[in-house]
Amino acid sequence: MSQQAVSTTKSASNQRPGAYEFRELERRWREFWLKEKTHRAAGPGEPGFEDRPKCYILDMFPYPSGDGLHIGHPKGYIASDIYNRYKRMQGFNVLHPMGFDSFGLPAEQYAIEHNVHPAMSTDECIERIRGQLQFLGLSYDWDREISTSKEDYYCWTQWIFLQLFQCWFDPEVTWEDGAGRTLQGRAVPIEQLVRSLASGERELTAADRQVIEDAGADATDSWAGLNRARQELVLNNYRLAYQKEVTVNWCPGLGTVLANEEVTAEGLSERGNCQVYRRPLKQWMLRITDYADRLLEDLDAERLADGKGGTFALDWPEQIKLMQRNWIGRSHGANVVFEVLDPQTHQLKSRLEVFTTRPDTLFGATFMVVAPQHPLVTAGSDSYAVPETWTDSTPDAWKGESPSDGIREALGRYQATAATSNFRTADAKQEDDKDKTGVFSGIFARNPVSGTEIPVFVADYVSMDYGTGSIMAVPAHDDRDYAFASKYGLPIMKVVDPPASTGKVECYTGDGTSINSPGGVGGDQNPFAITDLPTAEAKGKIVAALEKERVGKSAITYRLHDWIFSRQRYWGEPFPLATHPDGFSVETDLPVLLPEMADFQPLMSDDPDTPVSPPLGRAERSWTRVEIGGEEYDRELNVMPQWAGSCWYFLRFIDPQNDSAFCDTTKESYFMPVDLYIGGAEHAVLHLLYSRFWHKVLYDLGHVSTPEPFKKLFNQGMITADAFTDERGVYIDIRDVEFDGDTPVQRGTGKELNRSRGKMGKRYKNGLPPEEVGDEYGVDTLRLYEMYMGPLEQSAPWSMEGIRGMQRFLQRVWRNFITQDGQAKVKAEPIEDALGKKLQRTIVRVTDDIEGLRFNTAIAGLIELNNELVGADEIPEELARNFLLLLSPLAPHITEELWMRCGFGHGNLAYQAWPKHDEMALVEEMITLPVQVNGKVRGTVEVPVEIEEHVVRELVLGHENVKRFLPESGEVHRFILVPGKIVNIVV
RNA sequence: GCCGAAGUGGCGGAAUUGGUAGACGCACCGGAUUCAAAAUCCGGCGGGGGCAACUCCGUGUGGGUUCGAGUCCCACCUUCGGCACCA
Repeated sequence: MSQQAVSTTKSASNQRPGAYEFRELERRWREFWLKEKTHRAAGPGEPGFEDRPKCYILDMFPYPSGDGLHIGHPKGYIASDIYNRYKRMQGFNVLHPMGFDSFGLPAEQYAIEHNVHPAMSTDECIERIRGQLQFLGLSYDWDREISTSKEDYYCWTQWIFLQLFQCWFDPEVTWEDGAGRTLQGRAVPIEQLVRSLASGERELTAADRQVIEDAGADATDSWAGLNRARQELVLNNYRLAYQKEVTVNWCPGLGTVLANEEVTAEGLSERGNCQVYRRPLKQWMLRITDYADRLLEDLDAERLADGKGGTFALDWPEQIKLMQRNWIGRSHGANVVFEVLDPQTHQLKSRLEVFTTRPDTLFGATFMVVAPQHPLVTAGSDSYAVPETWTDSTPDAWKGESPSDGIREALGRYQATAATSNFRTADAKQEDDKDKTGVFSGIFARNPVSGTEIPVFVADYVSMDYGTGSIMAVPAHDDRDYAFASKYGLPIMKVVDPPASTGKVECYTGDGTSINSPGGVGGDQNPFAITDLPTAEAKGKIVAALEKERVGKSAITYRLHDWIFSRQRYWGEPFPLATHPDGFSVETDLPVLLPEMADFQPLMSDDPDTPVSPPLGRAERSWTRVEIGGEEYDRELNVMPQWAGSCWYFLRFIDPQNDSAFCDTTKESYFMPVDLYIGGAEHAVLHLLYSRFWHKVLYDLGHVSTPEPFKKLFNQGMITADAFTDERGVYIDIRDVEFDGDTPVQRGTGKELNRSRGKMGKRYKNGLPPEEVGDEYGVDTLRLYEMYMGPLEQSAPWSMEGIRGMQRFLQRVWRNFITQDGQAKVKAEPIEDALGKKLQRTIVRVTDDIEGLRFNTAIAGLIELNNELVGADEIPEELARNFLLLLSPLAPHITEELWMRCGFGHGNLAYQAWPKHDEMALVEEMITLPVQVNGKVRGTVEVPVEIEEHVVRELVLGHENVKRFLPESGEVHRFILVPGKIVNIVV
């Protein structure tokens, strides 16, 4: 009689056997799946392994921050769960694991804020989140659960780090990979390098000697003549994991340095929004730039080895590929050497190298600019070339803010200002071009192709981080140079003629034809002559000439920098390294356990000049000192960044218990690559780039079988939510918000509230825990609703109204299958023809939709079919079976229950249970064609698919829908039949 | 500024390679059932005109290609995402 109990009463009774008691039923199946380990996967060599086609479906694993999950989080997990269940039903051996990214900033910040030890808080958070995931009926193989902060996991993270430490990227190696591709450059053991240096087969390069000289020692000619410390200095310059003094992103608020990828454009930490400062520090680095080309090229490579003799290509959203391409930022151009002249004598004093992508505009270079940190203008550096006084002819505008200053003072002042504003604020960015500042350095350089003497400026629009930290300025063809030249009255010389179609522009930055450069019809003997050549040709010719004259060479520059890999925090993987009293680092035995420390807090402050002091420095001496080969070493006190563990976790899932290797090679080559990887787009240039890099190193060293880890990547959209604030700006819990028409008001007080749109989150008080929604509406309902809200990749706002529609759908499914007395309505009888066709169409539609992760339209198809069944006294068994199978990945609990109640057994959990539409008579013999008369659609006609044209003509012209639009005589001028598309009649 | 994606009812969104736009859901309206409500079931639901059969207009704006355009091409407007002095 009453359905009220179902939706509002918490303890559902057993009085009415026919009611859809979702709470009891969902709990029962949830427990059944866990107890029976229904979703266990077996790899090669494991009990129950069958050599069926595999499918590896992976979610980006969560970090355990203690607020638990809200209903926005599981969107991607539900999607992968549906895909997992679907693939299993199709007979695939599916690996679908879950774990926790428990080391790193997020977990540690949570612990600090709640004043607990991270080891404690992460365990508690993991418990809670695991419970939430299980509540949602997600079909993970929990036997494979991992956690990156557990010793048996991070000892292998350390092991992989040592692989990076003990190898280098040899750019000279040409090799063939598993797919028969010829690759240039490869990671090889550092030991090989040591051997060839020791045997004399390879000699120390100028760069090698430079390293030793930079350290203040004399370089000898041979490797054997160097002591251990100096040999290690040379090797450090090769290793993929190396130490270097670099300008880092120092974040005193978090007490640590951060990678470029972890700092926003505003100069705030991606995690916690703390101010970040630039500061030189000696850090561990990973040489990701060596892999820049391969990371770029493999995004679009057509043949990547799959480790099983086949190949694959990345199936990633174009958006993410693009972000990675931009982040790597490869640009082709040339390095050109300018002579720096003594301002008095005009004789050669030193050289200044610039990078340019437009060598064809060299003749238009009318001045140069170096970054404020450039050695040429850094007092005390070897190449310091700033004269003591301004020349008489120097305009005041070139002398900086106060023209009365001496030249060195003016420069120093400018450099000091530049140093404090490394990061531009959002406001400053608006102004961009207008706001160019700079100071003349007093230095002149000679343009190598024209011989002209040009002034060298210091300006902060040139950054030391990119290229050579200095540029040749071509104001006629570069917007920034143009703005600078306009401000300081520098000459502007056009050297590229735009194509005729281009309107008049003062500063043309595109391609065209070279002009005002030597050469052309008149011609002269300048070796750099390029006049009249189109841009591409001009570039080629002038670069060749530069190389011939030894004043430049073709060059490629990357935006990508090496990965700053150390953090001054506690909650991370300790480096398995120790430092010898002579300063070099060696590897230590594994594992290096994180020492238990009550006082784990990093030194956090607002002062950018705080001393850097990693918490591990406060560990007991027994930990910080280690004896190796009879000598005492200091342990490395930094820890790895939060990304280290997630760089390879997908490999550990394949073989999580292995204590003799990070992953068994047979199992690895069976399950890799990951077939479907679902997660948010926020990791585009962080985790997704870092893990590709590690994977390539492991591939080069022969530890994994595929050059790329993730075949198909899918970014699910967020679930957004409205947040409400009262007049004080305090967030009001959405459960206390009511609507007066469209106006949000506070429950109880009736006060009007402000509405804002955005992310769901604890601090906005607009997130609901999945348990709360699941308990009120049912987990199946919640799952269906989240998938129905729109395309998976799109963000969509949560609303409590829509979810009732999904609950109604499931209740209607239930009533279609079960009578009020609790009897199954299923009968062994043939399906009525029209319904049979509808079923077949639905099978095709739902299969295609799930395969393409279009769950919203799949659900729409099922609702449509289910609506056909409403009111029927009984349902044909074949229809019932297929309908439940189609619904079961999406709403697993209710379908399991109905499957049992209909007497079908545990069928929908079995392999090869998915309806096979390819074996059915899918091709409809009849096709519906729209018919146009005189350009207007007048109806549709059903005609057989394969039939002679004249028969169609007769059928169409004789059809009721068409006949009445034809003239009395029935005469037609033209009859056009587009097979399978449309009939067009002109009368 | 540069690069990319997208603009469809009151709302979320459907619409194979160009082929009857608005599937499905929400909200809303009418009816049945009920003492009443909830729930359920039946029906309606882009706009204008018509008693009706029907008809005209409709997928951000303006052009174009085509028998036929939400879909393809050109220009513009708007929104969102990414990058941002990258030489």
